[in-house]
Amino acid sequence: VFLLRLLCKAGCIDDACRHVADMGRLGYEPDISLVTELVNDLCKASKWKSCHKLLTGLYNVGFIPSLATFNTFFSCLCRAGLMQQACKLLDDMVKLGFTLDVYTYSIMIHTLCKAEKVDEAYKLLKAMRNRKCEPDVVCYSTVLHGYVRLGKQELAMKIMDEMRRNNCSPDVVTYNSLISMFSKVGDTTKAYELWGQMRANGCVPDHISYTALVDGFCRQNKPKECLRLVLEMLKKRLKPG
RNA sequence: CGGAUGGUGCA
Repeated sequence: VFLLRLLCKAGCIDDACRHVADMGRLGYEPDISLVTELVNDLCKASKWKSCHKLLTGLYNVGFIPSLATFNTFFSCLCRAGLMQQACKLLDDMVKLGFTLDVYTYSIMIHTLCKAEKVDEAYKLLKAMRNRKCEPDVVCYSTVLHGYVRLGKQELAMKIMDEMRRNNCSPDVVTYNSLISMFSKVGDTTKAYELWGQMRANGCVPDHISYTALVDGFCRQNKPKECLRLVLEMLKKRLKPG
């Protein structure tokens, strides 16, 4: 397994792939995480067919990869815009008896948002609860950011309220989306207000938070604020963009 | 015992 991991890291994906397939044929159970990483690497190289071959090959010798493996493949297909393949995979997953988890849903939500079908994404979010899969902070933040990209500030803030009502605390990514939204439209007051809320809720601003806020002050021509923030950033050893 | 999959900024 260690050797195979090295092969992957060294960029010899195809070799690693062959060896895993061989192991399967010889009756050894391949390491699940390794297979998942392999799937990820194959997809990044756009080798969809190799990926599919690997999985079906393993399946044919009786090894069924984990849900994480399928989620990885699913995510890659969605990102590549290969929706017909992605749907088919989803279908297979269900047929294999997997119960879609919060990761699977977040991938679907993200895909819908990217296609600007944010309302549909929101519907899916609500549907999750009926399917006994509680949306987490990532699902909410994804939809929220979908609205941000469409310039729908009120709806984005609504999602924020909704997640709070459902006992899901916004995290640094959630706040970053909102801060950048207000910064872009020049509302540094609201951006800064959220900045305060973020810290009050125990979230530590990261380099993205700072960049988003600085960007807002820059657009407003407020160099002193910018400077202050950048210095603060350096003190915390965060890299400015 | 670790190890795998989802969301955010500027350019």
